[in-house]
Amino acid sequence: MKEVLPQFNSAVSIDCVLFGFDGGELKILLIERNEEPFKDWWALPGNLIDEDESVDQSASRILHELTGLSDVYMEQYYTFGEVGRHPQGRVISVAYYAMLRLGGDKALKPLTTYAKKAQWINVRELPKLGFDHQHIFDKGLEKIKRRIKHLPIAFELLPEKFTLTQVQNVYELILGKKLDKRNFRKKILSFGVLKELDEKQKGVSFRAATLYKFDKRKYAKLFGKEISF
Amino acid sequence: MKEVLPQFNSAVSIDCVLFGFDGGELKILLIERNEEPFKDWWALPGNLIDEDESVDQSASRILHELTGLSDVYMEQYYTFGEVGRHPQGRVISVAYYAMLRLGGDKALKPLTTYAKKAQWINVRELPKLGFDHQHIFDKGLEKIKRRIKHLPIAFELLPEKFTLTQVQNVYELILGKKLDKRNFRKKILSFGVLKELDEKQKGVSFRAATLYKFDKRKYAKLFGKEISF
DNA sequence: AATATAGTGTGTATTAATTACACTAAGTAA
DNA sequence: TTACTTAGTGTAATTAATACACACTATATT
Repeated sequence: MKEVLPQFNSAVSIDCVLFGFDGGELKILLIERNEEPFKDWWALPGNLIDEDESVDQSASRILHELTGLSDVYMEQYYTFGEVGRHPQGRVISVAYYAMLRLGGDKALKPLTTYAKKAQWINVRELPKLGFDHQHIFDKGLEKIKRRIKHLPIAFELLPEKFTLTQVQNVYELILGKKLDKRNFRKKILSFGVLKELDEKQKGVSFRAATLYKFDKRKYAKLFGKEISF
Repeated sequence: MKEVLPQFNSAVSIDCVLFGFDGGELKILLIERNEEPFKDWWALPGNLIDEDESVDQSASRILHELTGLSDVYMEQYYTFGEVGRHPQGRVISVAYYAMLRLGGDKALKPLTTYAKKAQWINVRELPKLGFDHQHIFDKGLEKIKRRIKHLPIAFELLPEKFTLTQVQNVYELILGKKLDKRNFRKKILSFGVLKELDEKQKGVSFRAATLYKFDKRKYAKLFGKEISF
């Protein structure tokens, strides 16, 4: 019986849908490519995996290279493996999404060498994307629409301290519809993972809202028992 | 600017969690390996993809080779990419599940050459599995627990004509808990995707139950509008 | 000081969905 | 005919989801 070593039969890459919220709009990070194929096109940030790292590690590394960020909640959601999806050869891509706070203290520092630039772009005004990246994005948005109803991923988009109105904005942007303020507040508070702070919003020219923060300890206690919208 | 073709950087395989229901037990198909590594161990059926097929096509092909079946509802659910998961090299595995009827007219004809045998095994009595296949199975079971609540995948496990008690058995086995008969029937019928037949169960030594079938036409109409438990 | 502005913050009634719960009916076998 | 086994059914109680409107408060403006 001969022993057959597994032969490499594909290139494997990671593509990331990085969601960001800047206080008003839901955005994703796109790069403008500087290489063929799809030179000068916009595309999702991504790269080939290294042979000595897991796909999760690879996703973290690539995110880090693209943004300078580490320790970000990041989740695999689908693997795209159509034969013709990369015009120059067989590339299977494992897609991840991440949720990032924008405009905070630490700015994002893309270290992309293969891109002319990286830019946060409103998800409602996406340009034409290279490869099958529109499809990858669509699937990603669909995923988080579901997941946001059960998991506390929305808070990843917000600054450490936030108002309930901000949380509602995030939900409305992701779900693509308006929600009733009273019902929303009732529900989001009923999950018991928000801690009301003894502190108010500042710098607004109207009544300042109470600030809250996401309480990881309480969430850990409820883990398993899922949040549900 | 040099143009870089994507280099192959991994072997990619498919692993399948094939669920089957024989009237009493929830089972999955396992093979007993006849090759190193994990010779003589049980493992999930799977194989390397071909370079000229999509991962979905690959999954269908592999399922066909293992069971002789085609046109089976099959869905990708996760990609496993730990570095050390295959002892002989870098193999990334895309996992799929499928739901099959067992014991029907057409028996399954595994055409596995790399396995000593293939066998349906009760999910509550799984042997020790090679590779990270226990983990792949666990994740798969978790997935279908969720999906069975929203999608009509459970009917794929049943014969064309079935009783409501059989449907309930399938749900109880997958969810791992007892359900109330009256509430279950109320709910499953309220989805409106079952058609009551003018026919009764046969060959039982007690009151025969009414047979139903899954109505694909009605389901198609409701498509998009999701079923929910 | 008065006023306009803009977002904050709250409660209740209605409806729908979920849960809990127990007996009778029908068929088969002895 | 009786005993046995599973099929089949309804209602009340609870909980969750929805719909809906106005008063409060901080600031900016005049």
